[in-house]
Amino acid sequence: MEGSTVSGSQDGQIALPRRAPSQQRSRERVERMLAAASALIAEQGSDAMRMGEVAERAGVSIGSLYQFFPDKRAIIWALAERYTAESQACISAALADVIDAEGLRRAFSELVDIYYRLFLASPVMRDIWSGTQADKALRELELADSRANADFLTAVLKRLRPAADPAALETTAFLIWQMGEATMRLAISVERQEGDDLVAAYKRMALRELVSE
Amino acid sequence: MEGSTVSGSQDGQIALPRRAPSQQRSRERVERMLAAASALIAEQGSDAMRMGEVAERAGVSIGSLYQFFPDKRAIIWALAERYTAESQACISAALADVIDAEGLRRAFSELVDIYYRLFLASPVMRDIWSGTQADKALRELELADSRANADFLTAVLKRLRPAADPAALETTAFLIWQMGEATMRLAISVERQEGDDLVAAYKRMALRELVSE
DNA sequence: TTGCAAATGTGAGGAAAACTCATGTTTTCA
DNA sequence: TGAAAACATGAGTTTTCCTCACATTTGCAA
Repeated sequence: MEGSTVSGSQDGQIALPRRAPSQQRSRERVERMLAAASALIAEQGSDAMRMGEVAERAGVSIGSLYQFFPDKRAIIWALAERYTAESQACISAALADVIDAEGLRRAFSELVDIYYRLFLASPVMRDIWSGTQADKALRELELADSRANADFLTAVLKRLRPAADPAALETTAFLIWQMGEATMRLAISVERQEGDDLVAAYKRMALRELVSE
Repeated sequence: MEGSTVSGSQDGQIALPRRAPSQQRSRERVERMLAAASALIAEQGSDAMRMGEVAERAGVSIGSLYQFFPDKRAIIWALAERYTAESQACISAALADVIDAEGLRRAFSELVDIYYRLFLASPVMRDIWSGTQADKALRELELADSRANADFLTAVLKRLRPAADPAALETTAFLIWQMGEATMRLAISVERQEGDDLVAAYKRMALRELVSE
């Protein structure tokens, strides 16, 4: 997924693909563009991020920016894709070797904490996933990511409850995961104390659903 | 709340307030503007809604539009405000006379169904609440609305469980309500069947939290 | 090495849409 | 009835995204 700077779709239209950097030089420049975008998003949010500013800060021309990214959304999408790849690896690892209810309880609890800290600490991630709903490509990326993550959870549940209806387990896992993401978004947009309480309440609610039933 | 076309804030800045219509003529024109905006959002989504198109369809000039709405977001905000006012009345009524667990179960279940149908049926509402996260003023309106709605739920819970910690009940009610909204947004963005399943799963999960504990 | 094609780089300028403002018209009301 | 306040107008300004014609650099085969 490293070289895939071809962007996603927008408004249901597939954006024109752009050249992927093939030379060392251009690969480094693309990195600089992404770093610049990331910094600007952290400072002012992706909405206020200006393409001209990204180019200037990356030390490239506006034309070069558009050489590798078909539009503004594609830059944000590329950053989002990196985050999802990272977090999926982390989640997969955390849930892979869960074999009993107690293990699930511990792994899930830790996972929620890690995610929450990640959200609190990374303004870029916060910003990107806030805007998720408004952008079709991002929404789809997030949905795909969420499904993938939920699948790890589904696998655990199927292991723990072989008798249960698999489709129901899938629905449950997906819903719990989505609710987790919603809770995170909510938690970071309110006072810190209330956010903590909400995350704790979510954890309790989710665990009740996951380990008993 | 009828004459408050003064808009909310954006990006943390308070938008310049505009004149509220005081004459019959202008009140009718503002209605036409809102109706035109609503129709355009239903057709193409709020992102694709053009101010010029709103003005044209309302039969007014672009200048008149900006006479009463400081910016594009203010129009969307005004529509959102109407929806929240309507739905709050409905929710309040549904939960007002719940006196036992069984009553809560029935009222809540019905409420979720009504909300889901509303989301499915109203493209404008769908669109507006989808974009919620990206717009600060809308997010705040939604948060305030959600808190108000959760308060009705809190009141019921306090009645049913006088011994429980009030703060915990508030957190639970707020979280359940927010999760409900998140579930709705999710449900309408996937296949109909899966959406139904997700809403059903949410209902079950929420009720378990609400009536037992 | 040379030379050419592909890849990369550039920034002035086109395009689209939000929003302003100087000016004109209608309503209100003392 | 007349003046002030409210309302209406739309050409024009601004802002931002993005394109494109042309220049430069790199990879590589002869």
